[in-house]
This record gives sequence, C-alpha cells and structure tokens, in this order.
Amino acid sequence: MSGRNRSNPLALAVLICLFERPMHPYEVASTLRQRHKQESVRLNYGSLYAVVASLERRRLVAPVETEREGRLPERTVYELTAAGRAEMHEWLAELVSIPSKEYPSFEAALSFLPALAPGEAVALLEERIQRLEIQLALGDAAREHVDRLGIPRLLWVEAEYRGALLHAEHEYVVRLVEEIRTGTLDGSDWWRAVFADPGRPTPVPLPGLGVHDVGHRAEKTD
Amino acid sequence: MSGRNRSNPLALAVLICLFERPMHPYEVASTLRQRHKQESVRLNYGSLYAVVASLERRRLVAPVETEREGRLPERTVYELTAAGRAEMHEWLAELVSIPSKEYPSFEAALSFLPALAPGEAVALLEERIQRLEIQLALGDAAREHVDRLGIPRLLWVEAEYRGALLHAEHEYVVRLVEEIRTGTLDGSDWWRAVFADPGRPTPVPLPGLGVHDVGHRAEKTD
DNA sequence: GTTCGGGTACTCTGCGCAGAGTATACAAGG
DNA sequence: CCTTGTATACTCTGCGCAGAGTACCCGAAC
Repeated sequence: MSGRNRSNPLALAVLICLFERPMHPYEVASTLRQRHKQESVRLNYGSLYAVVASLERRRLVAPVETEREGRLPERTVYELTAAGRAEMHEWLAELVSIPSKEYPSFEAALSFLPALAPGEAVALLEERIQRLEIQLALGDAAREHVDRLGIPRLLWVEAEYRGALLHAEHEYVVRLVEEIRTGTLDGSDWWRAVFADPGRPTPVPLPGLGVHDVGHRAEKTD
Repeated sequence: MSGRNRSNPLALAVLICLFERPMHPYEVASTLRQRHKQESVRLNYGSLYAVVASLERRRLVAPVETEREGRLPERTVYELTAAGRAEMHEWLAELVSIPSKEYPSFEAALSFLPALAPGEAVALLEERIQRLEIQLALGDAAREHVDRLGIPRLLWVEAEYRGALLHAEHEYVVRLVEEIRTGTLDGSDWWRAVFADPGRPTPVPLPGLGVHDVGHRAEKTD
C-alpha cells in the first residue's frame, strides 16, 4: 500500500496541499511555488498530473467537481480522502524520523577523483569552492531578506538545513584541497606518481578494497 | 551531445571502468561492487544494461567481442571510444567543479514540518537523531577497519564526505529540536497555538512567503 | 545424490517522470 | 490595432530506470 509509491515527494506535497482544502492540480502547483516549496521538492507539470493520477488510482485523493471558466481548459478539483490523510501523516512521519540513503552527485564525483590528474583535481575542487561560496552568500542574502519581511524561521527551516549542509561541504572541500596540496592525504603520493609516469599502462588501477563486510552488511545490488 | 544524458552517474562509472580496460557489463558491476562504489552510485542490473545500451547509441562505448563459456549466457565485452574518453573527462570535471541542485528528502520533510503537531515533530526528530548517531558510529567503525587494512584515504574520500554531511545534519537537527523545545524558534508559539486549538478550521495555513525574487531569480518551473 | 544456496550473465516489462507542446485569455506596448 | 508576453490549465510522448524474472553452473550440505 505504501512501499515504492513513496518515492516522489511531490506526491506528499500534493497530499499536504489538499489537506488544507480541495484544489485543482494547477492550483496546487501555484501554491507550492508561492511558498517556495519548489526549492525543496522537484516540481514540474508533467510530473504533477502523473502524480495526481497515481494518487487517484490509490484512492488517496478523489475528484470533487470539474469546473470550467470561459473556454479555458476544464479544471478538475480534487479532495483528500480519509486514506489520503492517513498516508500523508504516515509518510511525513517516516520522512522526518528515518534518514534515507541518498546519492548526492558530488559523492560520486569524489569516489572517481583518482581518475583525474591530481593537479587538475585540485583546480576543479577550487572552482567548486568558489561556486559554493557564491551559493552560501546567496543563501545568507535570502535569509536576511526573509528576516526583514518578518517571516518566522519555522517556515524557513528547510533553507537553514540546506545552508548547514552547504557549509559542511565547503569546509570539507577546503580541507581536502589543502590535504592534496600538502600531500597530507594518504595515497596522494602514489596518485601523483601514477600520473607523473608518462605512458602509464593501467591508467587508473584503483585497487579493490577487498572489504566485503564493513558495518551494514551487503545490501544486495538488485 | 551531453545535456540531459548526464543524469545517471552510473553511466560515468561505466565509462571509468572501461577506461581501465574493456569489460562486459556484469564485470563492470562486479568491479564497482568490489570497490564499494555502490555506496556512492545507485547500481542495479536493470539500469546497468540500459545505460550501456544508451552509451553505445551515443558511440561512447563499442562492443569488441562476444564470448561464451559453456552454455552460460553470452557476454558482450565493450571498450571505450575516443569520444567516450572525452565525455568521461568532461563529465567528471563538471561533477567535481559545479555544485548541482539536489533534493534531499529530509529537506522536503523539513519544509512540511508545520503540518505535524509540534510535539510529534519533536519526537520524530529525536528518533532521527538516534538513527543518525547509529549511522555515524557505523561510519567510524568502517573507517577504522579500512585504516587497519592500510587502504589509503584517497580511496575513501567519498565516505569521509558522507560522514561530514551526516555530522552536519546531526548537529542541525539537535539544535532544531532544542529550539522547538525551548520556543526559541520564531513561529513555534504560533505553531503550538494552531495545534492546541481544538477544531482548528484551516488545519495548516502555512502562509505564503510573498517573496518572488530572493537572489537567484525565478528559475522556471517547467 | 539430490537439493539448496549462491554466483554468473543477462532480459523483460512497465510505471515514473521530464520536456515540450496546446489552447485560451488578458494586459501592456508600440 | 496588432503583436508580444505572461498567466491559466492541462495533454502528449517517449526515454529512464527499477524490480522481477530466466537460465545455467557449481560447491556444499543433508
């Protein structure tokens, strides 16, 4: 009843909007954008209508009326069902209380770092640092602006969280660059050597770790 | 030639494996798993073969031979093309140097936090804190284990990064809970009031921010 | 001696979701 | 007055990707 259907948070956003009052999908989108939820939840119309259709199939929402104004396309207004209210609550509780494994693309990038020459890696990481600093500054500016408008922090926590992660990433990358630079990072000597050798045969050996049970045992691939 | 094709990092992982030497898809998967890349890159066979097919269409990889052992299914070995080498390098450089907007599910959860009763929110966040502490401990254990095996940190940076983010999240959530508890979080009084009122009419008003241009102006929804 | 788990090597199927397109109304600008 | 842009309200299309299934082989266990 729930499992893999809880993949797209946009569906949760829809449930929460309809919890407030019945709306048609486009109105849901407008509401979410007005509240800047599109910063935290991927939103586009293609997905929105698909998601609403899926919620309807699962009987979590139901159409109440379909109105039409002039010759504009017909609007179908949906309301939340009892099951929908339950699902909303349960899902949100799960999202808050259980950290889920995610795959940030920079983590992937880092895991492939030795495939770049050390010098290039440093240059690119420094570029990233600059971009991160811009984002941090933008975040601060937004924060101040919102403060001036007197918007309570409660409605801004997601942005604070984003800022905290951004800050941590910045800190980490700065340290990492420093360690590659100074050679403090264990393995960077080998790294440099491999790329210094002209005509290296196996470009990037990346030796296997040979560890198959570190903590959380072997979540299966498939 | 690149754009939306750079969505799935698994494709990059494949390119990097084939950069080392020609392999068949299953071997790519085994290699990635052996090196614990499945912690950083979503890997499953269904996607793998699709991704390889897509790379082949884009002429970034090409089949070299197809062997067969006994009556086991035929294995198609792929190699990297010149275009593939270029794409690999360019893509990896982009991934390292340009931070990309991501949508961690906890950010979504936080943005909907006021839809929960304050007391419940606190309880759930505390549950999360415990789970985060477990993950941090597991990470440390893995770290120590890998240290003992003498694996250079260079090959472990992605896990360090994950740890740093995890740490930041933990710190943030602890602070947040504290602030909700003590009422230091601006808006929590209103929050409590709304949920204290029995028979509240508009369950969660979540007033719109009314800000439409904070920094980065209006990336379009569609 | 056969059954059972686990490894090899893919294939099949079908929903999810993004991007682009459609059609109408309205407001402002030249 | 005619165009250009923007907002409203969806629909269409098709790839991406995950999960499950297939088919074979092997070693160990009962």
